Amino acid sequence: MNTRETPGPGPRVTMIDIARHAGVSKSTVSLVLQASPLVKAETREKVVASIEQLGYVYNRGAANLRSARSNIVGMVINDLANPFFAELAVGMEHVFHTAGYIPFIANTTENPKRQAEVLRSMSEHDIAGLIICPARGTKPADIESLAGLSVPIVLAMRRLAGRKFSSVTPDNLRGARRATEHLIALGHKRIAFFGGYSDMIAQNDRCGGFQAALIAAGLPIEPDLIIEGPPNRECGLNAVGRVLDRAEPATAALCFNDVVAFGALSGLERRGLTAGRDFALVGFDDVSEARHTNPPLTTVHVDTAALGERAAHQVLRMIHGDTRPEEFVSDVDLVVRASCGAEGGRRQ
Amino acid sequence: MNTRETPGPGPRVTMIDIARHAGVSKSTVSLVLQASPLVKAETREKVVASIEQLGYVYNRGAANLRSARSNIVGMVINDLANPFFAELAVGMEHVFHTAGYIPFIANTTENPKRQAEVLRSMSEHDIAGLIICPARGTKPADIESLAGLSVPIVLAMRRLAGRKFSSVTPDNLRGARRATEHLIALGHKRIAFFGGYSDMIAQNDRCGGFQAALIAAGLPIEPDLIIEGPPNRECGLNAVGRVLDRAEPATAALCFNDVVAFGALSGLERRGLTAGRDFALVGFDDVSEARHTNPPLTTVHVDTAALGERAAHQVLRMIHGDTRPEEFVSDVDLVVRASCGAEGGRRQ
DNA sequence: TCTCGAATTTGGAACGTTCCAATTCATAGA
DNA sequence: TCTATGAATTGGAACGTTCCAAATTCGAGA
Repeated sequence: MNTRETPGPGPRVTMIDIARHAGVSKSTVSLVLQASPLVKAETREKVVASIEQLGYVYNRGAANLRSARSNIVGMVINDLANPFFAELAVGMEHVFHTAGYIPFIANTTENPKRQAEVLRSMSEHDIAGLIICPARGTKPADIESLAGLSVPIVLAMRRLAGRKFSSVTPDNLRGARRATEHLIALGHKRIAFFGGYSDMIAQNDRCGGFQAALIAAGLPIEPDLIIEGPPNRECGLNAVGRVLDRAEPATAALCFNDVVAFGALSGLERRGLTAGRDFALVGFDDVSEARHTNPPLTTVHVDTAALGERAAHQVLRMIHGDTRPEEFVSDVDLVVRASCGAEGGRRQ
Repeated sequence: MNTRETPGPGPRVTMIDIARHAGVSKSTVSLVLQASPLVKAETREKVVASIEQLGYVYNRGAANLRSARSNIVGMVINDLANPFFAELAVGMEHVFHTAGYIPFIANTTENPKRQAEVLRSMSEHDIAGLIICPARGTKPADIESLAGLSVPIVLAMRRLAGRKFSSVTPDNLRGARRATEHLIALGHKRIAFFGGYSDMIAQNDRCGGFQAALIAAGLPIEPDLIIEGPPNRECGLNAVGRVLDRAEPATAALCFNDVVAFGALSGLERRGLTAGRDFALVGFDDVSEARHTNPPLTTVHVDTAALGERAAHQVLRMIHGDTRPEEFVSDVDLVVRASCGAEGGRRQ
């Protein structure tokens, strides 16, 4: 009687088994699974009952073979341990989910080889669309191959020189410029930039905004105050030492992102210094932890969730046939907290 | 001459096309793709060249149809926005990656319906194994169905009553007990517990450890000092008010996890209070942000990456045929920082 | 040159679905 | 009762791979 919960790895239950069990043809079962209005309600119920009873699982591989229309979208993230990207991913997921797509996330940990494997695996699995935050060193060609397969692709956070891809990015240049202007207004003359590599476009933009502000204020650009490094805690931690142990120590720094700033916070602490009093520190991203650091971090606010949602909407638009690339740049905002030494927490 | 970079969505390139192009049979192409030692080097090269030239992508769906052996493993996470789970995921990924598996992550945001969809999608795609941090309210049966399919499953962080699944968890009970003992030793008598729901096993364990310590010290258990709620910032923020606005306010709290503690930190701040001076606060997990909060958070240290790695190794073991379930409980450690009011940062 | 075994290669039958054209079934109107 | 029409259902041919048994090629010894 109770055939359910068939245990063990017995041979896979197929549509044909269902058909036999329900006394219909495999075609009918297929129609039921596609919620076709063609089947009579009564028949549908019989079939559904059999499916339930035999514990059938749909084989999407086989289905895609005949008619490729997948409902999974890929999200390839370069650093999931960075809360910023986690927040970004959550924004994307929300949109995909309500649109009926299942997002699968893969983490590349900033490793192009791993990224290549992940992309390969995703394309082998016939994804409907892709959002990617490219790992450092990604070349347009690495992604091109997927695009050639006519998979809709949107770049998030990092654009790629060359071919026109759709992308969403915060206004890195403007954000960095504003942050730097703020530090200058507070009287700082030797301001450092921590983190990122000059071969990353995002770093170029942020560091570019930084330099633009210095130039506009008539301050010199001192190359050894620009400390390159991976965008992680470690980097910020080390950078502090570099700019403090020189003849003319820096008095402030703009960080490539909040995570670097967190590292810098540790670096200062380790030397017995306090951000905001002994050194002005500004981050970028405004991840949710930023307001809880010690001291709270002044940073460039990015509307992360909205950015993720925008990227997801772009992919959906492309999936639905509108393939024009769109480069979206979202506005940003400086949030002044204690780490830069400006008292008060007003938001400008 | 240059057939590469074939643009446009033209019909899919298949093994048969490669075979024709290279002047061999499809079987040979198949052998090449499986890196079989049977094919002559020379032939292999011809085939590889054709693959390269025509821009072929392997169709894993079709392959799985004939012989199911997938190289993707699923990781189903209940809250990716919680840095703890992000760190956990990173640990798992590392192991899978070096073992040649591609991990795909899905986020359920603690929503059982979404979890069901994700699990369904993953099983439809023929995963080789699965690690899941079950969403609140998950019933063994929800996962059972997958297990019936003989997919190796490991539960992470949250066990499930009933059937014997493999699992990895930190020693929640002991950790919570130690943390509570520490607060008691500092002289606190009215200690609250923030966050989690009593229908979550992890909460039972942590809250159980908390209560055990109270009882051992001869302190009463006051039900309205146990504030249930989702394990997020919001919850911690609100909980502070609840335990402070009563006739006999609590003077300390153990939080279900660090994220709840971060919220509690905000809650205190909002009332002009400082953790460590006006109220003792302890978290659980020791996410990497915990040392940077204001003040730094005393918390129960969990070796997150190791836990993730352990889970991944268990899945691999099961994939390789050893299906005995194993329940692994990892040791934990109290890390004393400033938020609990014990001066100094010694680690006990 | 012939023979034999080992080394390579190959055609065709699966695998579990979807799609199409065609069939069967019911119902209403004549 | 018969027919026409629309509603439901159905068989078989794909889809792109792997596996198997069988076929072919190669090289060395007789």
